[in-house]
Amino acid sequence: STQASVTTATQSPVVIAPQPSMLKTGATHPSMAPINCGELAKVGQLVNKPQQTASGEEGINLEEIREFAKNFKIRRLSLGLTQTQVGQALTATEGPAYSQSAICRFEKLDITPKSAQKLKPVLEKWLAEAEHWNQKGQQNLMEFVGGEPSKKRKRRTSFTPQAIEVLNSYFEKNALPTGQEITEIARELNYDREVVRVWFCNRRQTLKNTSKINVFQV
Amino acid sequence: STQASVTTATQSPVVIAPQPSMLKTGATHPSMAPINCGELAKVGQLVNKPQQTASGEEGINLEEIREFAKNFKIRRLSLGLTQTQVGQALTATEGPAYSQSAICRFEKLDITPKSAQKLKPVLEKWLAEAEHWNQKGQQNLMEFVGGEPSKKRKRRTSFTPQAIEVLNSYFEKNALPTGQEITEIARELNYDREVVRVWFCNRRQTLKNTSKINVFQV
DNA sequence: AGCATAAATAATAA
DNA sequence: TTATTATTTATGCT
Repeated sequence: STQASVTTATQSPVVIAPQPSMLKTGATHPSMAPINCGELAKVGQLVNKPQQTASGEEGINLEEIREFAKNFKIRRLSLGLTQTQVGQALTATEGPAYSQSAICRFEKLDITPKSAQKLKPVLEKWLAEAEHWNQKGQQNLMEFVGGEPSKKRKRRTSFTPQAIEVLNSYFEKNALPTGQEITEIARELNYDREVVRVWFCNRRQTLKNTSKINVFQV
Repeated sequence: STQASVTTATQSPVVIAPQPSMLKTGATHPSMAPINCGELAKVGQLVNKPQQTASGEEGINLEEIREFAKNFKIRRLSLGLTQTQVGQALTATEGPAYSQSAICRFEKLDITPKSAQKLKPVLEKWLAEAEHWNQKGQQNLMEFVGGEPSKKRKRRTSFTPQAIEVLNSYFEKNALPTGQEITEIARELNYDREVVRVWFCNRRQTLKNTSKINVFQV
């Protein structure tokens, strides 16, 4: 799948600078990806290389895992759940804890066959149950997931021009302030700390985007 | 720019049963939203208030629109498309232009019934077509989505023998130059940076194909 | 009606 | 895993 290809491409040392245009086409070749980089090979790399399957993976149906991963994502989205929610819910209910990253990596098959094999039934069971609750109404699903039923998106903050000026002056001096510094800036401007933190994140993004354009223009 | 990126997830004819889902879209409580804010009421606000429907909206099936909006989102995600991609594709193909914001607002029903009524068939038609192309392979879908059919393939670059010699000498020293180095080489040879980057990609590919060994092991 | 950008989510690095 | 970046979605403005 494209998903798998993308992962592979990104991990492959062959790729210089992951150019979005390259990624989106799915034109990269999974076969290009070396699986012997001193790490364990991932499902996404192995699934297209049945011949090279190393010892110890005979019992694992990689194709089945890939199918499930693909399906899992769609079903998760159909339920309107985020990777974070799934991870947190699993952590709450089951033995092992799963982070958002873990779910992300499973969906992208950026995971060893052994781990995938272990995780798959857990996800399968949980998802089926979530769908079951969802049938009875979204409220039940949210309870099952453990989220606050009506967690609303935060209202978009408007910064005053004065505040933006101050923020920019700080940004010029240091685009990556420490947590301590963020706290102080937030206090000075009398804004929420989190809001200030996000402002710096987005500001970095913007700068990066614009400067990238400039680079291409050169 | 980098809009149409990695998340080209999960293709394949996986049909999603239109289940009572709770995408974020539907998760908010429309009934809680006040209608009278001095603005025109939105579909999401009206759909649960059939009694209060104002004049001029008799001919519009709000429930149907809500169903479609919900479904549209799921189908869009199943195709692995972003709102941005949809908006851009629609803009490219049809008469009126649609921004990412427009798609977002349609999915959230944050749109007047009249606008929704107008947009719905457009989206319906486009999505069906997109799914059709997807059936034939993700590549077709991406062409359809990104598709300026008029956009011509870049003309194949001819390197002079001298340039190739220089490139090869660089390649021998370092098969995987950094972005900075590529830029410098391109400037020295007076070729397009992208062309040089691709040359290195292709050169590595060639080497790999012929040598069968992984030269790029870190 | 849509740009600019804040907020949220997904992906990657550490 | 946690921390951060990259990408997508949502929304205040006008």
